[in-house]
Amino acid sequence: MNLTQVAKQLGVSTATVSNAFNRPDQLSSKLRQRILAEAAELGYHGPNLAARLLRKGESGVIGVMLVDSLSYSFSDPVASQLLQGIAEVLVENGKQMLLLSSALDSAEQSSAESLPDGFILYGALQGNSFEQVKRLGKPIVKVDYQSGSTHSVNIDNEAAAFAIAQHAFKEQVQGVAILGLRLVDSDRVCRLTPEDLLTESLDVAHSRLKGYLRAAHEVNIDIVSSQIWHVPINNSETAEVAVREVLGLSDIPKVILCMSDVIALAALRVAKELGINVPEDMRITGFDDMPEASRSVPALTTICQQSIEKGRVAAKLLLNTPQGDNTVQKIVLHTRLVIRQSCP
Amino acid sequence: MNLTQVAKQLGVSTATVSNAFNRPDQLSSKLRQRILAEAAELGYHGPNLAARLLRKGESGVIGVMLVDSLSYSFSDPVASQLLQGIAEVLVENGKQMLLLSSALDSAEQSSAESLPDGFILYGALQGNSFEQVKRLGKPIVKVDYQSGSTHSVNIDNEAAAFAIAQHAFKEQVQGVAILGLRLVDSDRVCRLTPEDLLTESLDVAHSRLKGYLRAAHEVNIDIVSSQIWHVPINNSETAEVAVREVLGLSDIPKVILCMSDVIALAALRVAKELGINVPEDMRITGFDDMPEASRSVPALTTICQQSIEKGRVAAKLLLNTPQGDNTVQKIVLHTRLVIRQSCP
DNA sequence: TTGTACGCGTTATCAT
DNA sequence: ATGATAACGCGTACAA
Repeated sequence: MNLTQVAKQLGVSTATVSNAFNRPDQLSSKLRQRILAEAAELGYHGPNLAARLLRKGESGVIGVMLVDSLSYSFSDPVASQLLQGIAEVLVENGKQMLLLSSALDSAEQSSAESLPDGFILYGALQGNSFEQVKRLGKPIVKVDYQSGSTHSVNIDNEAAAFAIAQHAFKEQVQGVAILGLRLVDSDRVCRLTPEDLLTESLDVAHSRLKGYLRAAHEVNIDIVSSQIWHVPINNSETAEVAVREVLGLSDIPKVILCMSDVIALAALRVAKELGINVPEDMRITGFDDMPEASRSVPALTTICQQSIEKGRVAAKLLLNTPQGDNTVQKIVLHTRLVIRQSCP
Repeated sequence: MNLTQVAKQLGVSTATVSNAFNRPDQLSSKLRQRILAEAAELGYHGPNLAARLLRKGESGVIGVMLVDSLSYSFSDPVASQLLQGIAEVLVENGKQMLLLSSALDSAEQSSAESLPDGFILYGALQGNSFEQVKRLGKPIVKVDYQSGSTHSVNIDNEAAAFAIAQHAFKEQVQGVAILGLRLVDSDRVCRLTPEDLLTESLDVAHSRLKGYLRAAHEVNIDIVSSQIWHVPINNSETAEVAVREVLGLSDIPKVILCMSDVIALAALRVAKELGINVPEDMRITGFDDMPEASRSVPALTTICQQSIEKGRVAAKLLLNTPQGDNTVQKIVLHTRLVIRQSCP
């Protein structure tokens, strides 16, 4: 069933049927009602998207491209919250959501890239994915990654990390461990090497590390690379491996700064298991403020980064950007230090 | 940049360029290499999806239609896991994922429905959403809802609920409460009325309720409607409201059967807060076996329903179904009673 | 191995 | 208020 068929059946022109669906003001409402009703009767539920897109160059679909595999993103609470915020705004505006994985074969994905009216890019896209998308000339909003000439929505990771570390360092500190998320390019839990500290990078993990280190420096705490762990994946299992390594040291740290709540919650669990009292014997901080953080015992001191709101803001920004707009907006969302029992 | 332009620039025909992308065997690999390289050079990243779809009637996109709002689905752990499994298989097969919300305006969504090559439907779709999708004649797989003539992937909710209730009733029981998920059509926490128990329904919640009641009946426990609560949304906040209502009774139950882990975990937290010992004073069971269930203290006795696997199976089933296939497969996945400390 | 020409379903423009 | 028609970009049968 297509528009032409419907027109033929009803004895009107295709233009009229099209208008019945898209431009109600172009025909009498009586005819419109009749067309809509009879079309439904015939099993025609509206214009074909492909044809409409071909003609109009607009699909009503927004592409959300995730650096990590889609599958992983659904399991990561921060990514899930971001998607939640994005979905909320898109649905409100009658847009559909196409999920793209930058991990996909570039041949496979390139064709799908032509579909969306605009893109939200999450994380630091590797390789040429970004260039490919950019070349389409459609509006783009980047989330959690600074970049040249596109809109972006970020938080100030360095400042937030500084704030929480400064808070953690208020009391006397005898040993510090940092559990970093994706600091180096390895899929295993490992400590950093001195060289790893030299790399300048704009990504989330390095910005947070910089904030931690600056806070340490301010109170004359020396943190060397062997006190910093790399956690490759933000899930409980991987985090636990890292935490056990840290808490298995002969000299366990008094403060653990974690770059995500998932890691911090793992630390809380393992500490409890080993009979280490938090916060008396060890203070633990997280990052993100995911829902679980306030429900753990002890509740987690962390940085609230409003991931849902970040998604909403990104989606709104995208929808408010017309095709040929050249202005660039760089939005930096507020973060908030949330002090709870794990590091009072 | 389009195929025609590229052809003109390279001095070859459009057919040749098209073949370079779609049918490598139709031209010399040398020419193909040149075309691919130069096309990329010109900023052409492959055939336009809309045009290709219009021509071929195939988009490489799979539509996933969720009963609840998209936004809610991302926050629900079970839905997230399902999506995770679906995404995994789709990406493996080079398919893109279009998220559709059945809550969307039917006018808005109808156009998007023409895009996907097939659909995965999650939950009991209300109204005519299902009919609309079905009429497109594209392959459909339903998840978590029994239905007539389409493929489906389910678990045996009645049997699983029976199994866990039977286990919970092994020890002497003096009081039982059931915390049900979406048993009636209300967006408030409330108890059921006697009439509510009369409605026969195939949906997930009622199947589970039936299983619970059958197990109770077998050991001569009487459960009346006032012992059954309706929880409208599967999140911690709502669950907590219901749990507080239950635990605020003068005569608190000895067994709480929860239709989701989210609810059960809330029960665990509130019980701890009120100084009720689990499992000594009260036994609590969940449903789903989400990751958090094994990490809570005490760990949760629950039904493992392998949501991720369910997603994988659904996606594979869909991808293996050719367009005009008339056979119907009804897959029922195994569930497993996982006995942990909350109800040993 | 390569080129030509038509049609996929829709919408915008113009004419009636 | 409604109808006729030319694109939109591509894939493929068929001709060369």
